[in-house]
Amino acid sequence: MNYLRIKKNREFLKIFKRGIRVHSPALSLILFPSGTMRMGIALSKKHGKAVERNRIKRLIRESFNKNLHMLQKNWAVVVLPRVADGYSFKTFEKSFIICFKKVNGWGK
RNA sequence: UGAGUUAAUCAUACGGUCGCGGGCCGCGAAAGCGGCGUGAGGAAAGUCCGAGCAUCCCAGGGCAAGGGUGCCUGCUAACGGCAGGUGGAGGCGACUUUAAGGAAAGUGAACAGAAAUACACCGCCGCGCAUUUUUGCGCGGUAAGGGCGGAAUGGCGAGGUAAGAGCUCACCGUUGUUUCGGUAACGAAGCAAGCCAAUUAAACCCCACCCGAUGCAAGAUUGGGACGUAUGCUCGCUUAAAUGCGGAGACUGCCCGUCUGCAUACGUCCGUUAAUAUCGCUUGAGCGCAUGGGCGACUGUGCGCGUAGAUAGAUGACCGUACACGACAGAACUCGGCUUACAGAUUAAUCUCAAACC
RNA sequence: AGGAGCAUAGCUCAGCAGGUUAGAGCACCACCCUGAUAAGGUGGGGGUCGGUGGUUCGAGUCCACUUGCUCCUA
Repeated sequence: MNYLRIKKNREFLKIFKRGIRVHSPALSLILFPSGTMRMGIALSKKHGKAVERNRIKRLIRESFNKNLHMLQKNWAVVVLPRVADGYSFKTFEKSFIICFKKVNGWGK
């Protein structure tokens, strides 16, 4: 299963404006219908210094890639992690599973 | 044994499964697939300096302004960095630390205080007058004492004096000078002056030396280019005409000097579409070892090594083992420094101090 | 990533070539005025000048480091 990255600021703004939001304990998703599977991550300085932000991106990419097969449709997804004291792979994975179940639910 | 000082190194390690960015090789028309190997730091950080590199009508000379540096000698591509030394400060010591030019070029310096380079408030002393005495008033001397203050006529002792005072003398300090040592900063010794010239320059300032601006979001390639015409910038005179002169503009300001079109639209000819692109983009004042020179920073020679290049931005997830249970922290054009953050671990000193023992 | 700035009372801002006590407006409190409120008048409280260190007799001001925030450059 492959996906493309969302890179242009224009695309991010479009998804922020018109996308559908799904929430879970560790992160929120904004989804928008798309022809190909695409994903982008939005982080701010509030999440920590450069080392911490890089680590969050790695954890999200890893857990997203691992659980991507659950989605039945192609979406453009923007991932918004919540600001917390610590971040771990397990909490992100759990939150992705919760979100993907919700998405598949209202797909039917 | 305890407490220190200085210098240096490392920055969890190993194995398995899955995954990511470059590179090379193979297969493939391509998309892609497979294999091999490689992939963050001592500070990658702050952006405080110095360079390379790039662009800017290439920046040339003089004066001015602005900014920076400031003991000496070296090192370096260069530096505001480093090394070695000098003076000051701190420590019993090993050692550490230091923006350290000039106050006899000039200006300024609140409040307090009589006075801030100086003018006597209290006090001390002398003289005159008054007064029985005590004492009071006036004139003068005096910087030893009190008081004010961050700072009060160099400090301390002796002589001296009416009382005092470098007024005189010894010692110390200061300044000047001579000799010696040192490349020099400076040091040592001698002689002289008798203190004139307080402090403050991270206050203005003066002196010496240095500095073009902007930064890879620089910039290059292509997104069209060449020629002609018109209009605008663009002001005056002149001319068919940016033709010529002046003005104007650019080179931070002025003088000299140099340079002068640019933009837009239309027409003709040549060329052909990708901008989320390609290059810049990583081999460089490189790193390690040996050896020669130098107290050292550093450097000559020889041998060896091949060392990230991303672009919403690559190092992660899970499992196992070990222990001291893992700090600060992520390359973004590249180097040399400085500064700041940081759990700890290890090593080296004919290093220092204290205690005990021999 | 590169570059430029700002920080002073609850809020918005002054503050000189370093000097005695850091000001102004709004807001707050008390009183006056009114039958009562607003407006107006009088008086008052509130500041380790973002932090640490240095220079100086003395630092909001000068210097160094540091923290937070803002803006510009595709």
